[in-house]
Amino acid sequence: MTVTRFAPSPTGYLHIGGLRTALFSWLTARHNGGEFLLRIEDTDMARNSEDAKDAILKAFAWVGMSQDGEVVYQSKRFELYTKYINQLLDEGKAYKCYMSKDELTALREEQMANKERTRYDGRYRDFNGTPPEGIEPVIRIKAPQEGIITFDDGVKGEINIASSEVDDFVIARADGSPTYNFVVAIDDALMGLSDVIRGDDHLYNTPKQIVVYNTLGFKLPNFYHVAMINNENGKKLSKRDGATDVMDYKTMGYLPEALLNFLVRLGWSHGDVEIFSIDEMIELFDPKNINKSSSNYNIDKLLWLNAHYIKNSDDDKLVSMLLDFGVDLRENDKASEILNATKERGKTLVELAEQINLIINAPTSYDEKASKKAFKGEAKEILNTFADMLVLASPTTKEAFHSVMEKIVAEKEIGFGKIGMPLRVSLMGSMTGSGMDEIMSILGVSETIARIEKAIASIA
RNA sequence: GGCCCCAUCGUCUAGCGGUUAGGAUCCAUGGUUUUCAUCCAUGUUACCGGAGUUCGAGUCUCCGUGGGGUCACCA
Repeated sequence: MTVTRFAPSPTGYLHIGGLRTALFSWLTARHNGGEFLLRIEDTDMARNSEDAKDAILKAFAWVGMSQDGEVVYQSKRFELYTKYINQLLDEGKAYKCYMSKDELTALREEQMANKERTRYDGRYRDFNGTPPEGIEPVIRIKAPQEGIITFDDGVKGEINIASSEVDDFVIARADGSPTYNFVVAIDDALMGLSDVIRGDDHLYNTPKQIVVYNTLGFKLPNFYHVAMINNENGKKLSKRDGATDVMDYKTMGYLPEALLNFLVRLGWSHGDVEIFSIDEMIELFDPKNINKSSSNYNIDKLLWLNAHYIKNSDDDKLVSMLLDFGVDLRENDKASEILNATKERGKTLVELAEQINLIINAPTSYDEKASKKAFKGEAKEILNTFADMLVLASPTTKEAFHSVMEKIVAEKEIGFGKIGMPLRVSLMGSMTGSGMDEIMSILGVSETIARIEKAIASIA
């Protein structure tokens, strides 16, 4: 069975890049009818944070990526890790190293000065003597000293790393707590992972983890190392490049399906297809098609996708999402008309909310440039006449409002703009926006006239 | 610095030895729209460089160059 996982360390919010690898893992599991597991890597007690863990879970909930089974916390599995540490110690596959931190630093500095790779020199590997006083030992695993560690990466192809590059790394700290590469290998093996999909910043951890797999006799999963997402200049993505916290996208008015669609296309594609529903992603995704090269983050396409998903969202869904942006259309019997008039004008929910507010709230001021242009000449008189005509005709539909506009144009022998411009500014406060007839039919005759009168009053 | 990975329009990408190098986004122009947006149409723009293999190379090999990653008692 296909089993994948996402294994964040709770040291901060969920990063956009992390979400993408999680998405790839999730899609792989769902595509194969397998399981997607979530594991919190909280072995470093000093850096863990409960808030960070909650933030990550919250982000997952927002995008709708569901995990199978309980969330696994490594901090609750120390007994298990200790068991394996003792086992390796007993079997002579791991050993205590009494090197002090100062000695280690000195060794590193010397290697650095000689322009060598910095690595532990194995001085306690076969130590039988009396341990030095006052040093709490760390436990190191015996890594192979010669040969090549090789594995077939599902994204990058065959990777070969000389064993000499992998030293006897620490598997348990002086305080007895296990370290990352050790517990990851154990958990991935015990949790039955078939496919490990992660960022390629972990590529160099893989040979270390393979050492653990091999010494413990575990079966290797398939590895997929996904290249990073960089900023537009190809540099590491940082907060300066825009939002990196997944939840920021929620507050900026992005729909989760747009974000996911955007992310799935970063490093993966399926022919010329750009728009993927969640179901289509699940159906078509294959980690073997993940690109080798890193991709650059650029918000343009996300914006385009978001606009697309807003345009194609159900009204009910938009109404409920809009609540977070200060617009409550739940009791509005014109909700559907309002949404129809505005859907295509907002690339984000923030913009959509602005557009809607322009309709449901009377303008408190008039755009200076627009009013100067629109409220000149006989505008005042035309607006007055138009208001009178509205009272007489008392239109209710968009079409009826439109014919009143046509009527005034015909009777007064004026261009459409003569009524259109002042009317638009009267109703919306600016020169742009939805169709006039559409807006008036939403507002109704009395509100329309109220806004017109208010505008007339403002004309000197 | 050692080791590892990567390299097609500005950006996301298709390509898998023979294509006018395709699509999307962005940008520009035109059309639709009383306006804006949407939508439609058109256009500009790319194989990092150099050798080699081959009848033929974006595609294979090597060498450069550039970028990224990694070298913890962090994860």
